[in-house]
Amino acid sequence: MIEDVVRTLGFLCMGSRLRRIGERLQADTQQVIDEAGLGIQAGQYPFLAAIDRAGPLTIGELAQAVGITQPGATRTIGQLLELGYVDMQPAPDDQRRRLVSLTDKGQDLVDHSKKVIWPRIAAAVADLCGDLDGPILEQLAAIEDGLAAVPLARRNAGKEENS
Amino acid sequence: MIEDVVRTLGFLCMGSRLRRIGERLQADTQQVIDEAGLGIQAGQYPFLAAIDRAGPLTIGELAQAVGITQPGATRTIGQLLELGYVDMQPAPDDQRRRLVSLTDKGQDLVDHSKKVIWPRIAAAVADLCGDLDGPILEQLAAIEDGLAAVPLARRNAGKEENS
DNA sequence: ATTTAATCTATAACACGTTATATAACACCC
DNA sequence: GGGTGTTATATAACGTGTTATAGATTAAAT
Repeated sequence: MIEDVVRTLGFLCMGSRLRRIGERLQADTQQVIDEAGLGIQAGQYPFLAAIDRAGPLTIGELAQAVGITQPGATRTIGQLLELGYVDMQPAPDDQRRRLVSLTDKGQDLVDHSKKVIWPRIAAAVADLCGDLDGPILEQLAAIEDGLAAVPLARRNAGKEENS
Repeated sequence: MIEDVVRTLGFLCMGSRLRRIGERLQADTQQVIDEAGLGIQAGQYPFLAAIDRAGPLTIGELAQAVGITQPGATRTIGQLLELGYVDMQPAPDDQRRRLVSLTDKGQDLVDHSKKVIWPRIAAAVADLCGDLDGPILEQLAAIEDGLAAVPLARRNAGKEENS
């Protein structure tokens, strides 16, 4: 039996570990989506949800809403365009900005997902995480906020102020 | 101000969120490594640490130890070979297996990292996460174990046993 | 002993994130 | 009003994970 070093090393490999768990979770989520016969990738959902919640958004706003960089948003929106779930047109007042909106097909997908798929996924993840001592979502929020406030490289934990 | 949908959607986007935080953490960790003048990627460390802890390991064992797939391990070991931190030779009893061991240079890097870099990173991450209510590392372990025991797709949270 | 199946590593093709940079449109200033 | 800087999106190149599959070696079976 080989030791799981990432787990053993604890805080040292926290980044690798979070990513690894996230990838696993997302792969499992994808399986739920596939079993439901939806033709969409798990990573595309947040984009649709963002537009559903806030109305048409630009590429830049979508990137911000989903928390990735602009080129990543451009690519994913390109896929959703191909799939016919969203539509894109230049903003009337500023030709640089492209407003991305849901098509009827996209809205249908969102509506259906909200009823059938999303609750199921959220319930399954809650079932997985919900009973843990600390409310994990708040802890993640605290970590994100903490990183934004003071990046890791500036945290010396009061140990060595490197002379 | 654009809403962070991944955060807003909570458990539904837990996978995306963990991955996102992990990527951020690892990028910050990389910065610490770079500032120390080490010529290595954060993601390569677990491989060196695994060999340091357990002695020479095969590609498959390394993949298992680090928690990624075998092709990923093959690639990373290829990089570490190029960098001269590890050595690889066929196992004497089984020509299919390749035993990966630390070179002197690799051992030096590990020894130095153990003294200087790893404690600093671990302390910084602990500073970031340590004060949270629940011990986050144990919660992550519980999530990993939970996923391994019952995959997400089989967790219906007792709601609908799909007739 | 030769064929067949299983195991281990390597390679190819892809997914999806990143950084760096090019291009187009707007905003400002002289 | 034409140059200059800024902003928004697109594209290129790369990093690192994945799945699928090929190749080589070992183990098993007839």
